[in-house]
Amino acid sequence: MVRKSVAIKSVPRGGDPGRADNIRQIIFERAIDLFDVKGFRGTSMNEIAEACGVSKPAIYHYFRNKSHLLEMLYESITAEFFRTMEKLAHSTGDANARLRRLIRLQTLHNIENRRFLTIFWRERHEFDELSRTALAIREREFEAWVMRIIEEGIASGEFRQADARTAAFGVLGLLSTVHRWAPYTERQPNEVADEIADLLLVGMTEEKAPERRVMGEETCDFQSCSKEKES
Amino acid sequence: MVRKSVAIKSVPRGGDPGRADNIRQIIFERAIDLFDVKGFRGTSMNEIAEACGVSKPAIYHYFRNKSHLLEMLYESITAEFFRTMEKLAHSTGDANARLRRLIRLQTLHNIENRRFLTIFWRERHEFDELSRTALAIREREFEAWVMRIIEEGIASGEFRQADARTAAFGVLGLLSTVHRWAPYTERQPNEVADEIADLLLVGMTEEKAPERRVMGEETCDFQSCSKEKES
DNA sequence: GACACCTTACCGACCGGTAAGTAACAATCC
DNA sequence: GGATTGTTACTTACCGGTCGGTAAGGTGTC
Repeated sequence: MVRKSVAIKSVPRGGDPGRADNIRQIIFERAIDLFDVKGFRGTSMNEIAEACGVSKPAIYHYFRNKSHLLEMLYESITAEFFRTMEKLAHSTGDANARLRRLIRLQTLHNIENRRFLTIFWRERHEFDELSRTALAIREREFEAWVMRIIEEGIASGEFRQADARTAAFGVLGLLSTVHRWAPYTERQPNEVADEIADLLLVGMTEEKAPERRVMGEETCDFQSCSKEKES
Repeated sequence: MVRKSVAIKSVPRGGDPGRADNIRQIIFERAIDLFDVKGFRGTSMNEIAEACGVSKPAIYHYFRNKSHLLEMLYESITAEFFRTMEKLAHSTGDANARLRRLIRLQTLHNIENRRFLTIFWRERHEFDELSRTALAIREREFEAWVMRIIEEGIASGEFRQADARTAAFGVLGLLSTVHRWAPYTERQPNEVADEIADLLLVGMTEEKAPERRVMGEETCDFQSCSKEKES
């Protein structure tokens, strides 16, 4: 019951236009902080209210319901995503250049929005049906796009022979984890982006077939592994 | 109140030793299925009970509490993890060979246990303090290990010059997403493992410095991105 | 007085978990 | 071999607590 921190000054009311948006933003940020630590379900509206220094119904003045907070996060992320897509859409050049641009942009985008993305990836299943479907469609499109670039690169001889789908999944998979470990690098975002781009692009550019059978025994070892594990 | 499916036959009781373990396993699997779709917090004990065709207290006969179900998943995964580590520990050869072995094993492991891993990555924060700490320590060790292999490879000239930490994070990051997209590949686990290993290892092996500045305008473009976004 | 902004007080639903009792069978006793 | 006892494996009924959300009203500004 004891208000620990009075974060939102309730003094200047009507006079300040834009104040409402400001408070909305503050509540949203505090909610995100809590979701980050305790998860969406694990955070109660009371906790959010307490963190903001207001009563619970005050939050309902700014948000329809609890999910509304998550929707705002969703919109915030997809807006960013579209901005990134926009930049990429105007990308020209060979497959290598386009893919590098994509990897760099995504890396930077993921570092910048890492607080949101942690929650986004964890709480995806909490989105409503509509958002989830829209999300899935957009993701399939994005995957297909990346795959197409890789296929073009292979066709033009820029990239070595490889399974384009697996490569695309690999690239996007790696990129989707950047937000997790980026805080633990002392490197600047730009450097990280370059390192990642190098890692992935060089991995596809190399001409000579990779030496797979370096270790002899292994290839057999795993035949069983993919079907059933032995004790 | 209507039992939809009577999954657990309650007829043969005392006579069958090992039956209890069997039922435990069944309850666990159903719980996992529900956690997968609705999340840990989003799944109630009643729902699990209903899915098993038993009453809620029946579950408490086999599990201490709800978290116990998560603990079982945690143990199941870490047991697998240790088995993989065991195999890797005996690995010999140059950095390239050892890293390939690691990537292959992890990929196969992640494909095999993908149902568990989805939940594992999502519900990590639901583990108790002790498990979380233990997990964090083990992960830091694993990261350090991978980084060391990469550093060795760079020192010996097998790998090109690169930031070993970023590379390690990248490798492990990519591997940790395999479970997510593996179901959407028509390739066999072994093939996927090879593709991923090729992608990552070739990306580190290439001798010549990667051509970073292909796109001119971009490098400046991102300076602002890492600090603050412009409208 | 209309409105924005916020409060206290409260609601029904549902949660994880438990108390108490019971059916089924095994082992033991006579 | 029939009654007794103990154990396992559940059941119904219920508990305290918390959840998301709301009703109703107060207060300051225009």
